Amino acid sequence: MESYLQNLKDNCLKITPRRKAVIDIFVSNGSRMGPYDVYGKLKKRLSTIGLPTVYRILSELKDIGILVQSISEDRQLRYSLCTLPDVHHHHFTCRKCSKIEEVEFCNFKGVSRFIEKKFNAKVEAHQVQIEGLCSECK
Amino acid sequence: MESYLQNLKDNCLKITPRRKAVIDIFVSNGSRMGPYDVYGKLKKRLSTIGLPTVYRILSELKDIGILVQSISEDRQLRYSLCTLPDVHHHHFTCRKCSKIEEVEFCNFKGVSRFIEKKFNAKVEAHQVQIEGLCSECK
DNA sequence: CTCTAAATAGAAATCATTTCTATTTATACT
DNA sequence: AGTATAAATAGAAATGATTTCTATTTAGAG
Ligand SMILES: [Mn+2]
Ligand SMILES: [Mn+2]
Ligand SMILES: [Zn+2]
Ligand SMILES: [Zn+2]
Repeated sequence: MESYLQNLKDNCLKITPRRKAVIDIFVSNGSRMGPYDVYGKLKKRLSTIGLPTVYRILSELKDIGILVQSISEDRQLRYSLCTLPDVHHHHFTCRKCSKIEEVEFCNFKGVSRFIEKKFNAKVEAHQVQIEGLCSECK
Repeated sequence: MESYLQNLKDNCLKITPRRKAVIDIFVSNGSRMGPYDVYGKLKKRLSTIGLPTVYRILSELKDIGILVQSISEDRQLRYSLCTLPDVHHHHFTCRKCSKIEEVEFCNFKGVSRFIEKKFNAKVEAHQVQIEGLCSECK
């Protein structure tokens, strides 16, 4: 938790009750949540909290690498804690409980080479979404 | 083109000028387009065309495997022609011209095994978005 | 040609997300 | 500790992509 607050400071973002609460919700929950989910949990802790504030905080936490943003099946915003912001990796999401696991294994280079050779193209980025059932849910 | 129309018939969808025009736009263009892009092109060919009609046709063509749906950087709907609806494969999108290449190479099994072993989970699906520059644009 | 279910246009609704603005607050500096 | 100030926030409002609704038109079967 301390390192998250330091990250905020390093990025000139003030340490506010709302920001601390959002981080804490992700830390103690460990799953993938949308702005409205987070909003619901925040309302239980704080006297007042606006939905635009939640959207803004989530976006800021994404910008400084604390959260990763993804898009749900129904094309809405989702966020989850990312503990490896500087390492290339992907995320496995449980379809039942939305728990996230960080996947530090990536063998995309093979695909990349295939594409660059076959189409004479330049591969610049890849994004992988992996879904299934976690050990608890399967 | 004939096979696309047969596909419509096979799925009890009538062959209408609007549907033919949408298919033709994708066939003659070969890139990734959103509903509004398609709408713009349709307006040049047809006297009247409604945007909801475009959304509906694109969704239907996706359902019967003629198009694949994806989500753009700014979280909007995009569609592109898919000539391999029955084969597992991915798509490479050119960041400059939106051209799509079908990538029939997938080595995801390695990642899948890694996850299932490390997290004792069950991997059920994976989705890969590959971006870069095509041979023309690089 | 006639009939009927499917398709369409256009208007309206939906709803996640963003913008705006007045007020409050964290924090750097006395 | 007290003050100043830019940053953060609440709440209301706007936005805009997408969907729904409904009266009208049309494709295709018989
Ligand atoms: Mn991560
Ligand atoms: Mn394809
Ligand atoms: Zn990777
Ligand atoms: Zn694959």
